Amino acid sequence: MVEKSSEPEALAFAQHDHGACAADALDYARSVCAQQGLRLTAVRERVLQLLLESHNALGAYDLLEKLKADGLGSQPPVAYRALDFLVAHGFAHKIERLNAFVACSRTHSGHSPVFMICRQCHQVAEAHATPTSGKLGQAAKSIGFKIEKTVIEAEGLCPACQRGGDE
Amino acid sequence: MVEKSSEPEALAFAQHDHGACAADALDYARSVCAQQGLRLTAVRERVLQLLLESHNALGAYDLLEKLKADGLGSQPPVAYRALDFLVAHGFAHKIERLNAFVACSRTHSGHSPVFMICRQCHQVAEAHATPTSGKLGQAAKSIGFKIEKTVIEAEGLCPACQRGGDE
DNA sequence: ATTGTTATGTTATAATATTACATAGATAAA
DNA sequence: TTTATCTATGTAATATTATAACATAACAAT
Repeated sequence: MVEKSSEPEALAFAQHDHGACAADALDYARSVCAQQGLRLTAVRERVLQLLLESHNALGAYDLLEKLKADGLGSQPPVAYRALDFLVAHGFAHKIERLNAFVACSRTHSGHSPVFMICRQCHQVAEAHATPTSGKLGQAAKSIGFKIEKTVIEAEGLCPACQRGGDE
Repeated sequence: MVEKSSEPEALAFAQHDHGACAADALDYARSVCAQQGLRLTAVRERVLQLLLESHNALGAYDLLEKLKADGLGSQPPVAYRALDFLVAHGFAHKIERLNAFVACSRTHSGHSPVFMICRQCHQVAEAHATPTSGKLGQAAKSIGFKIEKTVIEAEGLCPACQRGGDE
């Protein structure tokens, strides 16, 4: 039951037209916001765009510098509020391990994201899982714990950095 | 293939003699350190003891206050260095979601820990999984990502807090 | 226009974590 | 037992991440 067996679940480490992919994702976010009556304001849109343009996770203060350069707000709450909005509505995720943020790849929806963080090049790839199945779900079920949200992050080496040497 | 089907994988939410369990774990850590030539110094032992006495995750500054009360160091590096040691040698884990630390339950060894964090009572239970199996392992394999370390944390409600109401 | 609501701007501060360097204690060698 | 070496601790300063509080502005709906 493999669907297009050559297609990996996570695209971030693969070659692709990143500008187009970011533009698509931004259009998608605009249309979702329009449909749901959410306000994708200038700051929010710019933060999402910055995240989409980067395969690396960005910290709130990284974003803040760029916002400042654009003449938008320059104080921490500006960045954190935009990030809160984006995360709350599924347009971005926080990588807890890095205290940093990535745009949602939305290659799947409705599932729990899982992240693969390359410790060498710091790129982050997103894939998806169903946490209620699997070992975590089993453990939770066996003790009667009700899962509401999961943080699943793997650290290691992406394919390119494995080839490039391990240092 | 259930082994003692009534025995959950994670003990923390269950009733048990917590003092004895903490004392056992401390003895165990002492013997491991003796065997491996690791120095379980006063600060390190005290931090481990404090973590073992608490089912909740403790922040570095929580620990620091208690160390101070004991006449041990009172500056942040004292706590962070002890925590680094304990985490490096598997006696404790960091809960990334909380920026806080728990003692290792060592009910299993050699596996990746997974944590269940109750958002209501803030207790943390540890279970174990084999991350290379399951969805994360599959996703990693499909894109050629080499996992070195995993962070798997679930947030939700423990059994007691489910019964006690959801507020 | 006015009101209510949501978002932003700004100041200040809290919470988490690290760097750097001096001192002390343990280990091992002479 | 002194010396040298290595490891751990003490301490000051600072960096990084995040939030609280409150004033102003923009938007939405009468």
